[in-house]
Amino acid sequence: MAVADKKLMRAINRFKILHTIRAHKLISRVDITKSTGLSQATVTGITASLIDEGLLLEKKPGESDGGRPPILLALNPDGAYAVGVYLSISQINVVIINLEATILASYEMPLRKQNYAPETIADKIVQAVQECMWQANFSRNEISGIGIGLPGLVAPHTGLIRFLPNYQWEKVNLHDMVQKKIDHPTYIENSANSLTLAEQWFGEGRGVDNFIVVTLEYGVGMGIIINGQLYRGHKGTAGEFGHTTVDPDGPLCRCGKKGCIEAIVGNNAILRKAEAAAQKDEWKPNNPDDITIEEVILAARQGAPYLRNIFAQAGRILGIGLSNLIRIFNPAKIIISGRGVKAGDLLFDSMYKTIPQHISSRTNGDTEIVIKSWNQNAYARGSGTVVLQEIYKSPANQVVPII
Amino acid sequence: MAVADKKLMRAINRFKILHTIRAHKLISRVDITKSTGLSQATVTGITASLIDEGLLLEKKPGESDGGRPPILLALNPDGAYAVGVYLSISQINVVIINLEATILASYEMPLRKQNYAPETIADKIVQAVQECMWQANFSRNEISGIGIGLPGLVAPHTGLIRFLPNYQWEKVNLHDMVQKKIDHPTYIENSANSLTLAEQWFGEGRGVDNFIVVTLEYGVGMGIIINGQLYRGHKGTAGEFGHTTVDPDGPLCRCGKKGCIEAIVGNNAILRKAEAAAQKDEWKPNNPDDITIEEVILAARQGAPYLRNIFAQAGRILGIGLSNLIRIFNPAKIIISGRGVKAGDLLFDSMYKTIPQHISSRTNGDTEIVIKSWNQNAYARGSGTVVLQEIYKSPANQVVPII
DNA sequence: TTAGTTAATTTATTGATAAAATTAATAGCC
DNA sequence: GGCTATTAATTTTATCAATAAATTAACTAA
Repeated sequence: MAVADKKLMRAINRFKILHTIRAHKLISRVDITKSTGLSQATVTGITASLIDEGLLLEKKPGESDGGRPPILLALNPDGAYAVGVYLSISQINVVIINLEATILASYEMPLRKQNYAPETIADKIVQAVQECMWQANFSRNEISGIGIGLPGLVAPHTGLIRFLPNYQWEKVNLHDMVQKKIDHPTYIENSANSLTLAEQWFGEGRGVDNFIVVTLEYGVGMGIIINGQLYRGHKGTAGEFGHTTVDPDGPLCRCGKKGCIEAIVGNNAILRKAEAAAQKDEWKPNNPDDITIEEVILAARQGAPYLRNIFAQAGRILGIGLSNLIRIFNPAKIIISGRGVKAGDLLFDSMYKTIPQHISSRTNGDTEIVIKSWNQNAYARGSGTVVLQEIYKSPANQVVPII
Repeated sequence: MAVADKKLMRAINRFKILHTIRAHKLISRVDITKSTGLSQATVTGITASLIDEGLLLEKKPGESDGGRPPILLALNPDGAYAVGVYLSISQINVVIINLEATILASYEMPLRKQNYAPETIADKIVQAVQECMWQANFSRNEISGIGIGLPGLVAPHTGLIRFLPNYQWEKVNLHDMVQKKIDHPTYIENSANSLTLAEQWFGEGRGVDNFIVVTLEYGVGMGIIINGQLYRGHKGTAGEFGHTTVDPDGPLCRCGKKGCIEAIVGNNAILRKAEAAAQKDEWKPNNPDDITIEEVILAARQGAPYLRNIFAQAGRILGIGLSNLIRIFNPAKIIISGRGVKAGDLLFDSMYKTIPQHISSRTNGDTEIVIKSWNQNAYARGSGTVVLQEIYKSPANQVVPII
């Protein structure tokens, strides 16, 4: 439990100023005082040390209103760099990002789908990071840290992987393995959470205090921002949206129970249904033994009614799930992301139709739903923002007063 | 977010100290320094002003360990008093509580079930408060404020009632009406939220950072504590657990959609099913035109299998709903409260049986479920804690009511 | 050129904490 | 009893980050 002292005051106000500058892109010191409520002296002092740290730049003066023209301040995109890593079942994605989370370089290492040992994966991650940095001509000291994201349960604070379904790992300390090998600050986080942080800092979540990110992948994940903070839950397993039940008599999920959202909406579920449809000659895949979600989407777009129906049904269930989230969280926004958004209207038409039927427009009608276009490197970039966050450092986490 | 200045520092540390003392009941200043991390000087200073304000008492010295014996500190239960009001469809409950939320006096004003106008209710509330204070011999200045709780949507900050189903009120400013009439600091809050605050401060939620309160009434409500803070949502409508869908083909809810938890678990739903059962001669109610939930529970306990099944089914759906909450929030605790807990095993046997089937014990098995015994005045007491909360937060004389 | 205006910095003051020193009150031992 | 060691609480001092007020800087416009 942290006490409130001068350090905390400084951290909070520093954060406020950074936050304000990022929101405005270009802003003068006076306008920061107006926006934050801090005194001019404090703003001068804190911006001075931020400039000193290299995080801030003085840009050209703004327009004079009949007095001394304001000096406009902006973030220095090159004030720091971070490496982001995303570990999926089929590849390791690495990106290098700057302070604004712009991707400067990327590298992809394919993995054969097999049950790798943690040490092997740690080696491969280090190798991939070094390769990416070599190609982009970055040296170790230019990088503030390495963030690793993966679709599994990561314990808060300790960074222990409690469970990683892809490799059936339990209680694996990948963080320590990688940090030891690479000897540089390393962070680890659930990939839905890191994607959520990226949205909060640099995406649709900027300036939004309460929002939710839903990821459509083989499974269905979720990240939660509440009162401006990422919510992880008591033991770090919050956000298992994919395994909430929307229909107790629904299809069997790979988790063993019936009617999970994931069992209907997840790409895995859709692929399996598409496989079954192919066997019934409802459509013709290129290679019946290795159907991809992209291929199914294309076939559905081209008119295969059976496939279209799979997506429509998934969209309906997704809509019910989102309605439940709206009822429970009353979020300002829900951001839908992940590879599954490629399905587009196939999925979202029925989703959009379902939601109003399951919420009360009087009390829940103001949640905005945003569908993000999918990006290959989105997760790796999210992992990188976990590192950037440490630089920006939200002190809000320390202010929570109740023990 | 307010700026961080010395006032905020003081407020945070003051709050921390008060919390520590309440958690320990009796504690010395040194032990407060150990528990909070604050310096001895700071603890001496803050406790001195708390004693000055009348919130703290020096108790008898503790045991010496070979040195100066510690002076044990405790909250002064009589440091402040608050009035709590609960407005339901059939009555107004009023309590007077002390700083430890002990009920010192209570008063109940029955209401005929009819659509009262807001001004009428405001008058009745004032009347009931004054009657209760008269009976218990309390004067106006002894009371820090009046908290009003009601089962409706209350907008944060403004205190406007956005919707109150019982009376079909929309956009009613009951807070201002009462405050004007009574000319004393007044607060208004959703009753599930105020009950949740009471649990956090004085009940099962003490020291728990992430927990949920589920209320079983005619409807099914919910309060959420996340990172130690009450979560209200973007527009204050978070926590509509009762209207989340667990079965898209389930029975019709009074809200107009199918498969809401409330439509199966709510006392209203159970009563209606029991009515139908009575018509089918499955059991014999005392007065078929006015069946109470207590009567149905008794009949089920005495063996009416049809009724038992209604509860068992409700318990199963409740279990699925709670599993979903566990999946989404990973809370340390779920506290079940409200008049509906009177059903006891009838409801909870099947609930307890269902939950493990719908969560993963590996990742979600550590949520503790607590069933509170129901108390007539629990909601009114909760409303009172809303007032106490303001005292704990800021010096007693600076209680800032909702504007 | 100068008055007026707005921006940013400098200086003085305040008030919160921590660190260090001091005082207070006991137990244990001779 | 009187001394020492020990623990608790307070007082004193130092530090630091905030605000407030005054000053300096850099412009516009008359």
